[in-house]
Amino acid sequence: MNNIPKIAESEWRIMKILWADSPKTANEIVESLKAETNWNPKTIKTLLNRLVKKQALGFEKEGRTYNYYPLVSRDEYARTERKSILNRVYDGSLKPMLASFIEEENLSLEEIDELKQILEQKKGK
Amino acid sequence: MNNIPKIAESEWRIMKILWADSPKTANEIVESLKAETNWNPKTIKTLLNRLVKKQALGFEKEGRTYNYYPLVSRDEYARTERKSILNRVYDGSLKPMLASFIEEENLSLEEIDELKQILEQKKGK
DNA sequence: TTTAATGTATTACAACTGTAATCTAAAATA
DNA sequence: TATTTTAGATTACAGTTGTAATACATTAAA
Repeated sequence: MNNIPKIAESEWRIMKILWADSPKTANEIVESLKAETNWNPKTIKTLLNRLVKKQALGFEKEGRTYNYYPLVSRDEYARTERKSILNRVYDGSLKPMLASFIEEENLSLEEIDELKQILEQKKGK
Repeated sequence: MNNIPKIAESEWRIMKILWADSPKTANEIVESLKAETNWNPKTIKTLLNRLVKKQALGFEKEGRTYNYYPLVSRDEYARTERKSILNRVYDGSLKPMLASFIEEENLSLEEIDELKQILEQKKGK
């Protein structure tokens, strides 16, 4: 039952909108995306259709407009993507990957402490 | 000069072989891949050609066989991929992503300590 | 030297992607 | 009611990817 459909780069933009807040109509999605992209509304309609076909989105009709909502959870996708980079790029070796992330990106002092906490807890179990 | 070509999923398999040890001939690569995949050698030749065309690989002729080697560094790619997942999936928020990685995957006690070290050093700078 | 094998190059072909334009039917408007 | 607008459905079209098969040229073998 774990036949989670692949979601392409541009489709992610749409999923993220709906994961943040759903259901939304196509036009609402178009509105939300105006800030981030300069896609033609037709393009967005196409992507919505594809996501429905892939069963990544569902919808309910309301008059002649549709209200779209995700059929797959963001967490599930995040997990898939994490696995993907870890195996593809780092051959499954977590520590080197985390080390690179930590070294290369920005973390506040608070975040650093929180992560240390999380590591510490991990140790417990 | 940062026009680093996109490398597809299956192409990664080849790049990894050559990042690990290069140069190699097509046949050596086919050999190396036998363990991991059941690709037809023709498929591997195709991928090599594509990677050359993309300028991800270079080669030197030796008789009528080619010796392939990477033109792009593994680190550079790793960085690109890290950026990609971070932005695509986590909207650029590093800490939540790291937290998920840490919670979901396996780390030895030593690795946990090493990561704590790295975090601690990060704090310094 | 004619023939077979082998390395690389070219071609194939469908699915997926990015990016729309056109078609169709229903709803809103004149 | 006739007409324009608009939502979604269908079609478009080139580039990428997965996965080879075929063609070509050179070397090795007969």
